[in-house]
Amino acid sequence: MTGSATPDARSERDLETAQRRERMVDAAVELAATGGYESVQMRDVAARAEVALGTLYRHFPSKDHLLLAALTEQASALRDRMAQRPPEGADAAARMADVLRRATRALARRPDLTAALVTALTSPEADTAPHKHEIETVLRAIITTAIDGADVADPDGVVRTLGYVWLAVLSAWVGGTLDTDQMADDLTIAAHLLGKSASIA
Amino acid sequence: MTGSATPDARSERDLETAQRRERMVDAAVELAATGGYESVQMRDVAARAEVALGTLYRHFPSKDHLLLAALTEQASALRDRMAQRPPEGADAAARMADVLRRATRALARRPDLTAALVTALTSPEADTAPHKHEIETVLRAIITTAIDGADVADPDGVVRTLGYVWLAVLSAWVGGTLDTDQMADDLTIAAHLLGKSASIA
DNA sequence: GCCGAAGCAGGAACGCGTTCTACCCCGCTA
DNA sequence: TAGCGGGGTAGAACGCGTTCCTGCTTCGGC
Repeated sequence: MTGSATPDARSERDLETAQRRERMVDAAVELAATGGYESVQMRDVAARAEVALGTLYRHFPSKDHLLLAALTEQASALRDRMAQRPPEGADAAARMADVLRRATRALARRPDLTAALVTALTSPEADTAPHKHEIETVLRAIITTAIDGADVADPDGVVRTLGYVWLAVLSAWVGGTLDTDQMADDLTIAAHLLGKSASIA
Repeated sequence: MTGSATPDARSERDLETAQRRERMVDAAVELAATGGYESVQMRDVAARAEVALGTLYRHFPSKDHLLLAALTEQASALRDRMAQRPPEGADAAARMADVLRRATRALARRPDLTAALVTALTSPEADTAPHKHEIETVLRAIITTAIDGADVADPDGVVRTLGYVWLAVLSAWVGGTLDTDQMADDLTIAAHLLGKSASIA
């Protein structure tokens, strides 16, 4: 009775590594929430997740990969939360502004966490490109909910453009060149300009 | 004959430090042009400029400050070069697209240098905010030349928004999520959407 | 039962941005 | 004339991301 040969010994091991991985991401989020990007130190993440530093690097080849994994989770959660309540507004422009305002308010509620994750998103490491694409897709999906159904010309162009603005504004906010109100204002302006354009063409 | 007490001994010293400073920025640009951000190593910059590491840090409190100083020069030069020839195009949208296409083509001609400078621009260090503002002002001035004279509603909003898109697209290009053609395409789309919007309102 | 592979722990080592120490040279002022 | 402060040189030292090494345990195949 070599108990180790149970039918799902493999899945049990997989479960443990999945739990380890989750602990690492959670530890990164907790550290990021108190102090931002520079508070996420790989030795601390490993210690808090109770794994060795080498294990952390086995799962995430860099600090930015780790934070992007966290951001992927956060962005998906944000998208799902946003989907709970449909955007309000008479036209596409107003609805886009509403969606961005709500999403940004949610992000601004945990400034250090958001700053850390956005920092990772705008870091130039080329080998994180696929992860960034995935995240941008999620963010664009959030915007898309605002024009779904409305008859706009080139909805994809509008969504892409507004997505860029969102990223740049978040980046400026993280960098300290924009405060929360200016961020909201600039997003509203952009949403209205693009919405106006699209609904007319 | 204590010749050192010449009338302009002070200005002579100032000249030397100005020359030193210029050597440091030039060294940074040269290193950035071959290998990008990570090739700009502070010890190498100091060695190439023939100053001590401490001197480099006396003038520029961080690597990003140094690169932003370089970017300020480059951006001003780009603006002046762009001003030589007025943008072509029938309406504001076409002229904005033209200006961005030309500017981006110029930047793409020295990809490693541009990547290094844009990396510094999007780095989150809060104490570089004033320099970033200055640079954004220059970039916005480049866009402004395209709508100067045209009657657009909210020209400032259009310029700010398009400036954000430009930054985000450059950042994505540096990060490897966009190639040069996609960058040009997305800028053209954004310029037309925003130009259309503005000329109608 | 034995072996090689894979995953992990623990921790040293390396690279580069940044800081600190010690010293020098010069023009200024008491 | 002595001392002081600013800016410079040379180089060690520190912090943190990243890599590497050594040893241990478990598992699937022989």
